[in-house]
Amino acid sequence: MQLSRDKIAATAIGLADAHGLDGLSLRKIAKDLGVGPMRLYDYVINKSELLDLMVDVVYARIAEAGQGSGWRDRVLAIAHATREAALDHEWFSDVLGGRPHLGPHALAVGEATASALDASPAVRNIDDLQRVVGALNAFVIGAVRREVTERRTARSTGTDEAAFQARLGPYLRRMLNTGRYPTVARLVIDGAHLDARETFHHNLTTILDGITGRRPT
Amino acid sequence: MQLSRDKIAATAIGLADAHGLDGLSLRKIAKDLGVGPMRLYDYVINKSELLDLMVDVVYARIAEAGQGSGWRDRVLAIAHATREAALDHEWFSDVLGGRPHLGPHALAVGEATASALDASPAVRNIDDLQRVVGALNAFVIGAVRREVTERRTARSTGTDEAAFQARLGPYLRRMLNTGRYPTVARLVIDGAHLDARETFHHNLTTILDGITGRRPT
DNA sequence: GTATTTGTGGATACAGCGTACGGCAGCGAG
DNA sequence: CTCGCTGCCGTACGCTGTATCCACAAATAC
Repeated sequence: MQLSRDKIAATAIGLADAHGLDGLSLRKIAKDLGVGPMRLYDYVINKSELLDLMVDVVYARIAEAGQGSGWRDRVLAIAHATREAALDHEWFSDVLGGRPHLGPHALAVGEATASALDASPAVRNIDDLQRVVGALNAFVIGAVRREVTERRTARSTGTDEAAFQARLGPYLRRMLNTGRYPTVARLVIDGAHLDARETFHHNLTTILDGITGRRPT
Repeated sequence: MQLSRDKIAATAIGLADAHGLDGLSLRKIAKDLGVGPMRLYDYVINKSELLDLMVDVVYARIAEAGQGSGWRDRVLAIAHATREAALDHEWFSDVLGGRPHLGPHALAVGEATASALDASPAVRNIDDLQRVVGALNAFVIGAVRREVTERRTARSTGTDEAAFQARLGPYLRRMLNTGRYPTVARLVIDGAHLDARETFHHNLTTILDGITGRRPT
């Protein structure tokens, strides 16, 4: 089998999906491809560049989502596509916002977002645009990261209430029982498990409308 | 010198500040403390727990900031303190949002934020609170991460315009010259370098007012 | 005072990582 | 046929986190 950057990135993504970024090593990728570890360096400068490659593959998928009709729909579609991509590739959330995204597809997503927001009536000059893009991206990055982290801890402790109380309980319950964190306790105990997608959408539209000056209905 | 969890965490933070999370190893920490590497395991289960310790030390500093008069001022103070802590300890932004923050000081910060937001007139029930806390934290996490990442790349390429064009230029300029990313190009080339703190503050207040229902002035 | 137990700090060892580098095979030139 | 070069490949190095074992000191039992 002939190697290629795409093939290497694809198997790397598969391994990262299955075992996380920590479980990803050049040796395992090479073994999966049936070659010696050093062969990968014929196609990739170092592990960091391979990561950039993987990231841009995911961005390619996100870029496809930016085809809405109005600027607002396009922004929402990209944000949702980013969230869904991160849920499918949890390692993606680990690097989200943590390195410059300069691959061609990442730039395409950036262009789609920026040009869409530029069409918002509230954006009057480039300073406005810079701020609005920054605010929106910040929210998406943070929200996706939080959600993935929550999903991971939920998975590691067990989803159902009993297992949660049993595993994280001993420490967290003791902490909450000190009475020093009443509001957090209410959030943890009484807080209904809201639908994640709906919560994301709700906050996203609220923030988007806030930064683009739309009056709440 | 007698070891302790605090002392280990302190020197670990010092090393991480100087050389980043990647440059942090138990062996170097131990050498800095003048002990064998294995001694650390008498105070810490593994490296992950040490990281949690370091994170909570930073949260302790953030927690001190939550002493404003009104709920809105308290929220703003905590957000700014988080940003400043991350600028002083850039590795902090690498873990921000990437693991559950359950240390006592992290919980204290969470409690301060949640209880402050709970006092907002727009928050009527616990579902509102959950959403508002989530949205605000998401923005802060994402914004801080973005800013630290930008600072790092700026530092690695050199701050001044010429060095930037020379280092990142060859690739990025070629990309932008394709004409496929006109809006991004405008942002990169024409975009004035806004004051980072002011931009953060502007976006923060916009979002905070958006999610807490305050009408823009 | 001696013998035995206990605990503590240290060194060594192991499996795995990213990647630098030396050697070897094949091939074109003379 | 021989020489030199070019590209491929495995080995090896320095580093990581951490498990395990061992020597020695202190403390307890007789």
